[in-house]
Amino acid sequence: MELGFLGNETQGIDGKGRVSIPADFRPVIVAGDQRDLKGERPTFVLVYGTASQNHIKCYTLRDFAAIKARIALMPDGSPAKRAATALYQGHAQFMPLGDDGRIVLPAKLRAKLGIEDKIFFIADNDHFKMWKPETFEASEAGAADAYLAQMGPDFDITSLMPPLPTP
Amino acid sequence: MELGFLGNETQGIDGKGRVSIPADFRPVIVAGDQRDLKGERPTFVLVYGTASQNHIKCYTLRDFAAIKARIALMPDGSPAKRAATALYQGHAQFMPLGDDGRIVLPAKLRAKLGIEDKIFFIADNDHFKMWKPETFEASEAGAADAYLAQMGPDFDITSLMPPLPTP
DNA sequence: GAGGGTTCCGTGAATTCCCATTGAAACCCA
DNA sequence: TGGGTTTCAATGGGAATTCACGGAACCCTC
Repeated sequence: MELGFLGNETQGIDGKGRVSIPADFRPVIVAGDQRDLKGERPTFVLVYGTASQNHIKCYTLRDFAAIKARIALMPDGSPAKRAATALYQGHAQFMPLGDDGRIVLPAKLRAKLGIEDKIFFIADNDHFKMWKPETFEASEAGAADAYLAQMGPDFDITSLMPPLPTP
Repeated sequence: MELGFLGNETQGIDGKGRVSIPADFRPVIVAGDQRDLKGERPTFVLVYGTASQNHIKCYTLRDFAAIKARIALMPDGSPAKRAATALYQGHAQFMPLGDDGRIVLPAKLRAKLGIEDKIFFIADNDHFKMWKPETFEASEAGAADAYLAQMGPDFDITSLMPPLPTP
């Protein structure tokens, strides 16, 4: 059973753009790189997207391959396929994970997110995201909280989760 | 036949944040981790949620996987799915159970619940919850009791339970 | 040889691991 | 039923490891 990404963490960034990947995420990244790593470092994929994207999505190699395969199934020439390709292939890059658990976040990407010395990691579905902490607070943290607040204190979100089909 | 979580318990927390998981809950946690544990410790999941959540929900790996599968069935992009994902993936973490039946509750989570040296465990449906004892007393303990008191001493709640469909 | 990027090594703090102690509950046997 | 024994749960302390982070050395390019 694969455990996947779970949780969130804020990490520091030094002057060279070095960031420690949250320790809990590292084994998932390593397990998701199924090449024989002969001296090579385990690698994952940063999807930073086009200008309007205000965060970076990070996929293991395995899950990124699945995304590519799904894009391939989209109707050729459709605007959606073009956009998906632009996002996930044209505006993405490989990222090796250093022995000490750090990556170097290129200056271009730091500038894109407006990051100075802190970066926020949060698990999401089959990947995790990197945010400028303030951006996350403003756009995401508030949204979930507002939704829950609106539903009242006794609301249980599991009541909205469909039951699993009985096998 | 699985026995599941049952009962409640108050435990102490020491200076390092270590807490003994109620002995009755441990076998359920172990049984719910269906990986081959080669030296790994049995693990479960803490769902601590966003700021407004005042307790922590604890799922076995198996039941957590079921939750994830149910979230996956929710309509993509809906506010409910976003909230569910934020709660159950973005604000959760894996927790290994030590050989001596203890976990380390991170300082962040102790602070979130306002816990100092005691923590209250109580079984609930497919999981169990951890509360600051005073918070539980104030917000939960009274509610069930008030309902039952209001229904009178001769009320039998099983009368409100639908019969099982005949298979 | 200047600059940027990369690799290597060092350090303090926090976390994890391991062993020990206490106390209560369960068990056993007369 | 009583008393003694064994087991298990809860908790504590210190050693060893990991983590986050910083700086120096190295290398490649221009």
